[in-house]
Amino acid sequence: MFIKENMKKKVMVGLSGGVDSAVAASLLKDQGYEVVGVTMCLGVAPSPGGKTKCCGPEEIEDARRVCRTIGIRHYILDFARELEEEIIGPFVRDYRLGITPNPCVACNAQIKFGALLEKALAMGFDFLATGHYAGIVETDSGLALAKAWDKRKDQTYFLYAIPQKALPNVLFPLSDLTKEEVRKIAADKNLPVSNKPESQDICFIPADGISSFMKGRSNHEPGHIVDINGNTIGRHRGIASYTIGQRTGLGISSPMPLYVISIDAEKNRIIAGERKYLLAVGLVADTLNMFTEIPAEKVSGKIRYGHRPAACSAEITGGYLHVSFEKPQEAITPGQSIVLYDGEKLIGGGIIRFATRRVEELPGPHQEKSIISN
RNA sequence: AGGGGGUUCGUUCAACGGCAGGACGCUGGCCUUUGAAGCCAUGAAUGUAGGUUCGAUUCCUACACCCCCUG
Repeated sequence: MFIKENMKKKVMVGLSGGVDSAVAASLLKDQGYEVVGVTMCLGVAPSPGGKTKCCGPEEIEDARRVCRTIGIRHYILDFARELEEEIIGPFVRDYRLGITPNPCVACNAQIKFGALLEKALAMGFDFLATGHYAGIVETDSGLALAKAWDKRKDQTYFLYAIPQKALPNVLFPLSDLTKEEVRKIAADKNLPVSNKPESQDICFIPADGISSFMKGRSNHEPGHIVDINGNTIGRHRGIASYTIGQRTGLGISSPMPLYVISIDAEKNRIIAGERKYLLAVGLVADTLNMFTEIPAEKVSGKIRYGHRPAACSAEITGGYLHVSFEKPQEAITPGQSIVLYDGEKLIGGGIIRFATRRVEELPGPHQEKSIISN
């Protein structure tokens, strides 16, 4: 009664235990696909203090109940080793270098749409689907990601690094739905997770925070917080507790709020200053993943999840992506990703290595080097 | 040791003798598949002992502590 073609197509749906993936699975079932739910076991032990936010036992149980309600089979696949080696290892390493990684970007590229997709294909599935809010469109250079219909929920920022060759085998059933519609579908279908709260933090970081997570894995030495002239104005609890642009947690009172301007891993210190010092006009990124050519005219660039894309121009030279913004942007942070969009279409992106500033924007008399290179 | 200035939330700065207020920090909430940012909100102080006054953070006295100048 539905699309006959789909009857034969097998889809593996990644189920996190949340509403979105549950609805995705349900929709695919309705569309006539042969659907199997899969939850990744990432080997993340619940911390003594709090529970793990996803990938934990409760989440697996929720996913199982969803599958029972929809009437599909549910598997659990173990990716603990991959997570540890490909995501957590680099994550810890980045923090030691004083940069702020985005493990979700890496996880999507290497685990979900890397190892998991590979496994799905090997098991005879035609597609891997997830509950991401993202679209896939046809372009002159092949399939590319595109923003979801619900701009508020669009998650393409986290997905830009997935390989283009994966796209023919990927489905995003929620691409044209709003969050409200998804909630409603979940409620109409009596999915057991329809009222589950939003928001998940980094899945392998336990509830008691990143500082305690890093404690066992990295040198977590306290050090000085200095102003842009190098004067000590406070102490920090270890570089891994800070990111550029951060205001909370410095514990320093001053006439104006202070922000983390730069992180100097070599000297184990944090440079803090007023908000205006967060501005930079451009950036250089590497580890690129491009779907299409960069148009000559203006595009928009997103510096950070939650950042409003800003008008910029971009070009790739020598393997590096150079981006310059029309207006200076705040808190361009090494380790975070720059993602370029041409309207709705995702052009590609990369990992920010450093921000570039005009000479007259340099804050202190002798901090140029550390601030530029951060 | 002598002279001068000062002491108010955690920090910093206000308050004609009339309910002690702001900023920053801290804490909580909203937002959010990266600890950002932003927005909203709560809490929190007159150094000690006397005096004048209807009423003292404010005026007076003593003490304690801090800062500056001078041997």
